Amino acid sequence: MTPFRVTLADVARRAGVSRTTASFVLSGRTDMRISPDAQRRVNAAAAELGYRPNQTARSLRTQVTRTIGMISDTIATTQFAGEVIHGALDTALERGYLLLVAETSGDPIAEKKLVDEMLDRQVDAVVYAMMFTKPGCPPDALSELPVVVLNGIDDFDGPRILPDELGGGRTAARALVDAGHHDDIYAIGGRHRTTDTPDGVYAGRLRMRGVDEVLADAGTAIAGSYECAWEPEHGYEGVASLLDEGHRPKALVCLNDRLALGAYQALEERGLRVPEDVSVVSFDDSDLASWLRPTLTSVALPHYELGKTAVATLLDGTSGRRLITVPMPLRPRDSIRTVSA
Amino acid sequence: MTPFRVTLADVARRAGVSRTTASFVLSGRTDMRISPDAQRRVNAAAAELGYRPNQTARSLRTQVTRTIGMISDTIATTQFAGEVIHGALDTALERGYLLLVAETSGDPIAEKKLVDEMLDRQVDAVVYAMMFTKPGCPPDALSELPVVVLNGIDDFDGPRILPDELGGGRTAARALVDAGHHDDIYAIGGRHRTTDTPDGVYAGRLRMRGVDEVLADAGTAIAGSYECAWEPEHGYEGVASLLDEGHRPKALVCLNDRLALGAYQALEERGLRVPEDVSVVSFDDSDLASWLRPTLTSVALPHYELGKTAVATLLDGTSGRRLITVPMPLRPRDSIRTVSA
DNA sequence: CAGTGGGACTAAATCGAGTTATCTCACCCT
DNA sequence: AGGGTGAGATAACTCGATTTAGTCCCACTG
Repeated sequence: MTPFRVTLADVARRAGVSRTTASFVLSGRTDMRISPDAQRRVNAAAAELGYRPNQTARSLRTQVTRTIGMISDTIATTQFAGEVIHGALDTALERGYLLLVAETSGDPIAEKKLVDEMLDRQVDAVVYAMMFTKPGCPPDALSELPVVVLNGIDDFDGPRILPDELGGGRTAARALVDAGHHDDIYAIGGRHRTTDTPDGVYAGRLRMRGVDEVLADAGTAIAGSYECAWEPEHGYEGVASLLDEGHRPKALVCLNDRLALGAYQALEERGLRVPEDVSVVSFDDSDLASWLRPTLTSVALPHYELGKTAVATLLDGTSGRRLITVPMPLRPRDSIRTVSA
Repeated sequence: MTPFRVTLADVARRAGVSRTTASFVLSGRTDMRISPDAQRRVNAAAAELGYRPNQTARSLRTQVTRTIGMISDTIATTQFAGEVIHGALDTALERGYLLLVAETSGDPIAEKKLVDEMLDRQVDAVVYAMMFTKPGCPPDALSELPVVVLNGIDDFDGPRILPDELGGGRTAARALVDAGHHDDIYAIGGRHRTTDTPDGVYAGRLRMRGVDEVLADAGTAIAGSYECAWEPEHGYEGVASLLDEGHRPKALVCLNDRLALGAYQALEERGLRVPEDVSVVSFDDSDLASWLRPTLTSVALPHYELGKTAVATLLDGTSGRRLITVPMPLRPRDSIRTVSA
């Protein structure tokens, strides 16, 4: 494969020293005294030959591979995974680490195979990621390794990284309040109560709590909340049925951008304009948000930052049971009207 | 890290044989004669101890890591990357390979660093992927390795994998023709001629050629093509300006789903219904296609298959300058009306 | 009875680093 | 001269596998 890769022995030979000496110089160990002259010769030889240490050999000896495993349930859906990987990779690469990326598709057998393959390759640590906040724990096989859990809401004896959904909810509501909205604010999607999730999903519960808090502080409250799953069709149905029932919303809090897409469709159909008639604020800041007309003000899921934080947490070696939340910033666009007092 | 991982020596000791014998049995080599009894003992010992070979040690000796590097320019955008990685990973894992995934962000310095890190880890092969069809070649440093290029249109001395855009164009047009459409068929987006790409992009040229061929066969032709970039706003502008100029399209070929989103917006604004007044067919089959109302018939980019094919091509060792095209299947939905003859 | 030929294993080298223990000087001191 | 010291370098071991090159024993042969 790599027919003529330069080895440490080559460098040593060219510098006229032993492999040991070359190793000491190149790994910058100061506890062994090497003459300045020898150091210069070794460094020169390494540079001339373009020497790079064979990481495989080094790993065998040191038990460190400078490789992190990234296991997720799904990497396909939305841009979530892409940005998470991006953030994780940037942070890893900065420190000379690479990422073994894999997904389980939610299949425990696939997961076992995959975890075994990673352990065989001696990954130094693992990011165990879920593509949206939900229950889930890393398998026992990983218990000997540093692991952070991304987006997992189950208890876990190590660092867990989550978007600050509560703060995000507050941010969304504050965007409306700051624009002068007070009454007739409706929520579309709500906590995501379905037959599978009677209490709502984690993100739904916290976002709604944040919204409620801020509205309460402003001396008002949600005028109504349409509870449904979070796909475009449900946003459409939700808004359509609100309007049919005679409600006249001035502002909508859509619990994600796909719901907002559906909401736009329903509003358009009834001749209501965004934001002149109805302001809309949403969550996720997916690509959709900038594609809609008018563009959609959305509270971003900090995908990139989540990935970054996950890897940084692993590499900084700070372990222990901890919850790290990452802020969800507002991306202001054109879907909120400023209401004159 | 892994305090008590079982080693080959442990297995050999328990089976009462030498490491050599254990190695022969476990790697299933028949050229060395091992008694059935010894074989049974070794296999039993390995099973009892849960032995798994240390891939790092094995790699050092054999120069094979069973790890493939996947380098792309961008993994963040759209679901492209996710599905490509998914397909690549499934195929890799089937054969006991894993994927080192990384992206360059188009930055040659990041690319160099990344390629070096991969070479240091002795990846067996590399998938060099571009997230949409465009020029680009793998760096020289990879020349000693098996490499396939995904989505690259530049010449390259090895396998190249591309979606069958020409066939895709034909498929889109045939969907309209088969539904009874004949006249007043317009293209939105066209070849994607912009100041950067005066001749249009690869996908645009081939898709349009496919469309033209099928319409010609059907004894007709495109009534007009609006040339623009391929974002939603351009789709909106394109359709809006066609209508303003007095055109009355019966069907639109949108060169991707985002353009179709814009087209929907413009049609809706003018009170034109999809598909009653205007049929729409599109390309990419992104998530958008199923979110729109009505759902959008689209010719899919075979992301998963592209990833699968890339890895399969690498692992089957079939090299040499070749072009492999992957079919783009039609995903029929509700945006095409059947026109009665 | 020495010689030969396989069957069934194993000792030792190897991959390319990192690490420990040792060795060789030159120099100083008494 | 002999002994201690320490700077500067190296031989040899280690990581956990694979692989080469033998070894040992026994049956069989001429």
